[in-house]
Amino acid sequence: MKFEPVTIKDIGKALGLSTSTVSRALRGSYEISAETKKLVLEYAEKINYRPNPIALSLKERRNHSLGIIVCEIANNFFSQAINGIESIAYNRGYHVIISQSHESYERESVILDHLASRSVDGLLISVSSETKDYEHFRQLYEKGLPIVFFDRIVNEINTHKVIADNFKGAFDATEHLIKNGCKKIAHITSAPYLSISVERLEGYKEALRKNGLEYDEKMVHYSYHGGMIYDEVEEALRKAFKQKQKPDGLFAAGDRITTACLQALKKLDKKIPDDIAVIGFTNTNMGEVFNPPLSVVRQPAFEIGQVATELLISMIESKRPVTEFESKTLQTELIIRESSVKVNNAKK
Amino acid sequence: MKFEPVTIKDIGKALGLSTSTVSRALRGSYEISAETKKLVLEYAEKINYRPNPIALSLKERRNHSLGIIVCEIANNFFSQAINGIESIAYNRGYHVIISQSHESYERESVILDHLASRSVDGLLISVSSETKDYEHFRQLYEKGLPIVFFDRIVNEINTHKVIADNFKGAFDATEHLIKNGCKKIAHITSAPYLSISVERLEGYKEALRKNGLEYDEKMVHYSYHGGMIYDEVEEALRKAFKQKQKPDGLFAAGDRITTACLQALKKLDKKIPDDIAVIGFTNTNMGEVFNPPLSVVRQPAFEIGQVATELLISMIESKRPVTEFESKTLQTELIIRESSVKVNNAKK
DNA sequence: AACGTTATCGGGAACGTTTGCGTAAAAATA
DNA sequence: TATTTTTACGCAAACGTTCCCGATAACGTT
Repeated sequence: MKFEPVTIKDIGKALGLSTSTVSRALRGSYEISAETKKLVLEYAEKINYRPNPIALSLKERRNHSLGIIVCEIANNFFSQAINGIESIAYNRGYHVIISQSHESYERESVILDHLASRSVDGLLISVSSETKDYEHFRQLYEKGLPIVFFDRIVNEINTHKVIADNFKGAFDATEHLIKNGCKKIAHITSAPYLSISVERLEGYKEALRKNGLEYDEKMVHYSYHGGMIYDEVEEALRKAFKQKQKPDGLFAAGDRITTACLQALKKLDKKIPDDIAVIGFTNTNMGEVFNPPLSVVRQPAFEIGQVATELLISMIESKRPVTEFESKTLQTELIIRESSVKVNNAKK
Repeated sequence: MKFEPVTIKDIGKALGLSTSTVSRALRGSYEISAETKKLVLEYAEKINYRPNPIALSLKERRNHSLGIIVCEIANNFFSQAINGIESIAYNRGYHVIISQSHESYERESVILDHLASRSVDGLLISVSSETKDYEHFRQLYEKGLPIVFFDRIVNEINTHKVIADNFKGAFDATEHLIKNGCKKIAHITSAPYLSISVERLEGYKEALRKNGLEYDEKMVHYSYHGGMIYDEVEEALRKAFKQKQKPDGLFAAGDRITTACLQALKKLDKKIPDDIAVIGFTNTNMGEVFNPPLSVVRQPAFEIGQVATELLISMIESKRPVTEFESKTLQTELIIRESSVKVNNAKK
C-alpha cells in the first residue's frame, strides 16, 4: 500500500508558483506579498498539507526525536520516568523513541546502534544490568551524540546524570527496619557493578554501622538480571535463610526484585512482617493492596525523567560544545505500611 | 552539539570513486569489480560507515517504522503486547514508536497527526476510552496509511483486527463466580462505547442468563477513564453496595480497574472473598502476592501484539491494495486463586 | 534620462542515497 | 585487424525541503 502525501511542489503547480515561493509563503517570509501568502496558506489548508519531516531532517540534519533506552517498560519506575520524559519532550517539539534492552548487553548494543543510525538527536539512557563495558556509549558520545544518563548511570563518561538519592533512600529504609527491631537484615539488589547497586549498598552499610549492627556480606545477594529471572531471587532468599543467624528483615532493591521477593517469601512460607520485615525500593502504586501492604522507598521517577530530558535538550540545542556537566540527585520518599512494622516488637 | 556521521560521499572522496560506485559496491552489485568492492567494504568497515536511514526514507518513501498508540504503557496488558509487537517488528527490520493517549481523545488525535506526519509506515492502535468518533482514523486510513486495531478495536473501519476472546473470557469469569455461590455479581468496566466493554458485558450477561440469574443494570458500572481515575471506581463500588441486594461477587474488567477495585474494597472494609468474591480481567503477573491472591482472566497479550504486527507488516508490504481483512480472536485463560473462592460456600 | 531601491518572485544547489543511462577501456569475436 | 560484446565505472536525476543568489518590474532619486 502506498500513502501519498501532498508536497510543496503540488501546491506550486496548482497555484503556478515556484517551490521556493511556496516554501517562503508557508514560513511567512517578509519577501512574499500578502496576497500570495494568503493564497498559498489557504490552499495548503484546504488540501491539508503537512511538511515532510523526513525531508526536513535530511536538510537540517536534525530529527527532533529523542531515543530512550531502558531495561523494561513494564516496570513502574521506568514507565513513570518515561511519562516524565514525554511531558517535557512533546512540549519542546521532540518525539520520543522508546527501546528496551531487557537487561541484555547485546540487545543494548544493537539498539544503540540502531538508534544512532536512525539519527536521534540525543539519547536518554539507563544501562542494562549486564553492562560492564561502556565503550559503545563512549564511541557515540565522543562523536558528538548528546547523551544523558539517568537512574543507572555510568560514572566513567563525563556528561549530565540524573539519579534518585539512592544512598539516602537505602539508608532510611535500612534504619527504619532497625528501629523496628530487625537485627539481621538481608539485602537483595541488582548486579553489583550497577551504579544504583553500589549506592544503595553503601546506604545500607552506613545504616548498619551507625546503629551498631555488623555488616555481613552473606546477607547481600545480587540478582544479576534485576529480578527478571525469578529463580535468581528465590535462590538468594533460600541462601539467606540457610545462614546460622536467619534474617528478620529484608531490604529489596528495585521494582522487579521487590515483587519477586514477595512471591518467593510466600512460597517459602515466611510470614511478613513477623518472620521477616520487608521494605522495597519500588515505585509500584499498588503497595497497599499487597499482602501485607508494602512499605517502600519511592523514587521521584516522573521528575527524574523530566530533569534528564531538560538537560538533554539543552545539550542538543546548545550552540557551543557543552563542557560543564551536572549530576542531579533527587530525593526519595519513605512510605511506611505494614510489611515493615513488626506486630510485636518486644517478641524478639 | 553536532553529530557528523560519515557519508557515502566521504568514502568516495577518500577512495577516488564516485558515489554511485560506492553505493553499488556496498550493495554488492554485480557490475562492480571484486577488488573495488573489497576496497570499499573494508574502508566502510574501518570508518564504521552506517547508511543514513533518513535519506533512504526520503528516497523510498518508506520509513521502516511502526507507530503504536495505546492508552498507557504502565499497564501490564499493553506492556506485554508491546513486547510482542517489538519481537516481530525488529525481526522484520522495523522500528517501533510508542505513544500514549492517556485515555484522552484529544491527545490521541494529536499523536495520530504527529505519527502520520512523521511518516510511519503503519499504525497499531488500541483506542482511548474517550474515543467515540473515528473520523481521525478513517481519514488517514482512506489516504492509504495501513492501520491494524488490537484489543480496543473500531468495528466501523474495515481493516485487520486482533482481540482476545472477551466474550468467552467474561462468560467464564462470571460463571466461575456463580459456581462459587455468588448470587449477585457486580461488573465494573470501561467506557460503554469501547469494543472490549460491550463484548465483556455480553459475556457477563450470557453467563447470568444461562445460570438463571437475573441481569440487573444497577450492578453494571462504567469507569469512563478505564480505572485511571480512582474515585470513579470507588464511587461505582459504593453505589453497588447501596442497592437493596448487595453484591457478593465482582467481575472487574481491565488492569487498572481491577487494582483500583482492590484498593477501594479495602477502603470500604469489604472482605475478599467472603463479603465479595473478586475476579479481574487483568494481565498482572503479581496476582498471587495480592491480598488475597487474585483470580484473573488472562489475555494472551504478547501473542495479540505479535499477530497484529504480522498483519500490519503484510499490509504494508503488499504490492496491491488489501481488500480481504481478518479479525483474529485469541483465547483467554482463567486462573483461579483465592479471591474468587468463598471459604464457606454453604454459609449463604 | 539614467540610475539606485525596493518588493516579489524563480532558479538551482544542497542534504545522502539509489538507479537508469551513458561510456571508456578491456576482452572477445569475427 | 576491425568489430562487437562485456566489464566497470561515472553522470545526473530524483525524493521534499530550505535558502542563497539572481532576476524582473515598478518605483523613486538625482
